[in-house]
Amino acid sequence: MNEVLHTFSRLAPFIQEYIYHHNWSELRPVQIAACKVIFDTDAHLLVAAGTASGKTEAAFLPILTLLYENPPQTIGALYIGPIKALINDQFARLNDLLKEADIPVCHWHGDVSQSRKKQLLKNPKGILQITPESLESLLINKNNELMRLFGDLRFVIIDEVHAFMGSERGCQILCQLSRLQSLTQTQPRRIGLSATLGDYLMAEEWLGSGSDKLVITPEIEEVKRQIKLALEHFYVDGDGELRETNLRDAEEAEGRGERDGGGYEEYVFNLSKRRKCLIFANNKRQTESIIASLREIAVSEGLADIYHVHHGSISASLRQSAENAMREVDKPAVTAATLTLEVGVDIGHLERVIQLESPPSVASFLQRLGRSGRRGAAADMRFVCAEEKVSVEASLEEQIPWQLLQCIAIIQLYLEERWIEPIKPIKYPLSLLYHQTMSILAAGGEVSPAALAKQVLSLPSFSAIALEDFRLLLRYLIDINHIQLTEENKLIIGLAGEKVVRKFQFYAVFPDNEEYVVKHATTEIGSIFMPPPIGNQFALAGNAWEVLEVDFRKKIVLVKQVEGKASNFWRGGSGNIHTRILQRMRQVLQEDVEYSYLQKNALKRLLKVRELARNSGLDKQNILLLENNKCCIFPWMGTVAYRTLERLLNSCCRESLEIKSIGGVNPYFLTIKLGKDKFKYLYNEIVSLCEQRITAEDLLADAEAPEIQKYDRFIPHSILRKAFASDYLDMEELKQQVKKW
DNA sequence: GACCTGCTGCGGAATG
Repeated sequence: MNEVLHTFSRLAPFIQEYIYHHNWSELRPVQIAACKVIFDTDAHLLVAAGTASGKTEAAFLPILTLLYENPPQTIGALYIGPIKALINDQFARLNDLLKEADIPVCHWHGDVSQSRKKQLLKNPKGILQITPESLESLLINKNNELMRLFGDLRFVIIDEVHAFMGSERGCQILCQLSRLQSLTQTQPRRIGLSATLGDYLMAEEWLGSGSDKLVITPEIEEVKRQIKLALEHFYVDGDGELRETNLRDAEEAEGRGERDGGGYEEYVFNLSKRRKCLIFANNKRQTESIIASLREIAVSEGLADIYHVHHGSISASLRQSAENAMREVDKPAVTAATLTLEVGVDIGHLERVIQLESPPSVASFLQRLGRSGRRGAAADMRFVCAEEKVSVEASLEEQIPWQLLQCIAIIQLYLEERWIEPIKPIKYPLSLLYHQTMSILAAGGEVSPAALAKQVLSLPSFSAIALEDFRLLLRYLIDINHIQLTEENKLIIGLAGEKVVRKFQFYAVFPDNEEYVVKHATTEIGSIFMPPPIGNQFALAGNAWEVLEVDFRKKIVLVKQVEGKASNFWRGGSGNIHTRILQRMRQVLQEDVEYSYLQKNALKRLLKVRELARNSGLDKQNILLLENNKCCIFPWMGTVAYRTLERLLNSCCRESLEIKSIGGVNPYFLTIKLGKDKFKYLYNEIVSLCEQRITAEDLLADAEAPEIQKYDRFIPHSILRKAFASDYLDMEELKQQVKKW
């Protein structure tokens, strides 16, 4: 009997019927592979297969079969998803599949009615689809009923594992599974799903942590899909008063030739006209402005308004109507979105995806590409890079089309090597350490300090935390009254702790998006995510500011204005660009290749910048003297190593090189103003610093302890410093990269 | 100025 038939016959009758009635012509390779692992082994399963390859069904078909054959006494399978919309989607799909079966499905998140939840609590059977936050609330508030709910749990499915790995939210899931395991004394099998994993070994390690079962990642034959890519480049006008000068300079530069300013919006308009099309941008402002422009053009041409915006600050109902418009068959609709439409939620198959500027990562590129292409048709993705035209006298680093280079680098890394960024695990998730400590206390009532330490430190996410440091944390939490020591020497939640734990915001481990308000005396300048340490500078609203005072409770930063151009404060954690992307960008400048997807203007722009690179020495040197003792470092390294370099210069050579200012808004370059004649020492200084035994922790100022995650403010500073040095800086990588200079 | 995700239990009003 052939393999497909064999697998088919192994499935529960109601599933066979479902497949038959839905005219599935065959089981997909990923589904057969998943069935083999689930039916024939006792291992965990990592399903790493392309978008739209049928991963969720691959997990559920064999699991439902096993639950059907041997019904569990409690909830039998737990599905954990990153967003509510995805859970709703999966809930509808699973209900459809289970119409003829006697396995109940329950979805549980903030928008699900109390009555539904009560129903499950009364009769805990079948499948539960839930968010990490709602699961946390069950662990705390239904602590006494967990055995009744999960005592016979067999499977845990984690969807979009790449969205969890490398974040505290992912660590939280691992802690929750561990807590359930030690309570029920069972080891449910785990199934992880993802389309964009760069390193299977790392993902396997993540999925299996805290359990001793093997993780199997079946090799799955890639579904061959044709990909159509095109990349075009435009010059656009800068805004404000400089516009006219810019244009005049630009025209002179082009030798009074054709002016290629403008045309950018029209180009995007024509790409999306009368189509079902998604436009990805890298920030909210850009989604707003492109849709406003497209709508304007449509109106002037008497065409229908089919335009929507979708991002985190758009209300749920408007987002919903955008999603609905995209789902409607055979009706054109255009939605501009940020990351919000990147994960999982099924919005139907699109004719085309447009990306403004470069995607932030290869993983993101693939996720977005996967949105395009009806069954069988080629995926179609158009990149549009718009660059503000600058004067020819502008500084060298301002004349580089960084987005264009990054875009090419990301496409090439995928086409040439199928490379995707690996996701590094967090070594010291301290904010989560606080969270889980409080959660365990809130759930279980009083425990002895030793028992609490044992319980918390045995959780897989905290394997790097030293017992000594945990003691320090407990003592500190007792000091600030988050934890209280009873007369019987037991620990309970303290008065200040109650206030944190009893807030319903406690269940999420990521911070609410409240930003710090920046105030100059009584004038409000704007807001930033995290204030830099006192005495440091940052840019906002076109000016440079120095931090005078930070009120962490009221979230206010008091500043004074300073001269010059400061760097924008670097938000910790997220948004790291990998070193390989920067390296490949440099190669794009150096190599003599005309990539086939480059359109006319993009190719022209690339050839021009390659010439500039040759003439300026940028293609060979990492440090260039520009003018007036201003020099520019092109490190060609990722965000973490770049941040480390910036700190190294800041803390070790400010005096020796008479550094007046250091500025960089991105990992592409770093501009420095040096003392007179100091340029010739810069390179040697960096190299010699890299040869010394400087650790990442040496690069923190004396009183500095960056509070980045939600509960970092309750962590003793000495541990916080260690964590920042380990998870946000990388001296080793910096050394390695500098050796290549 | 990247970006994104999530949330309980209760009281009271409105409805069938």
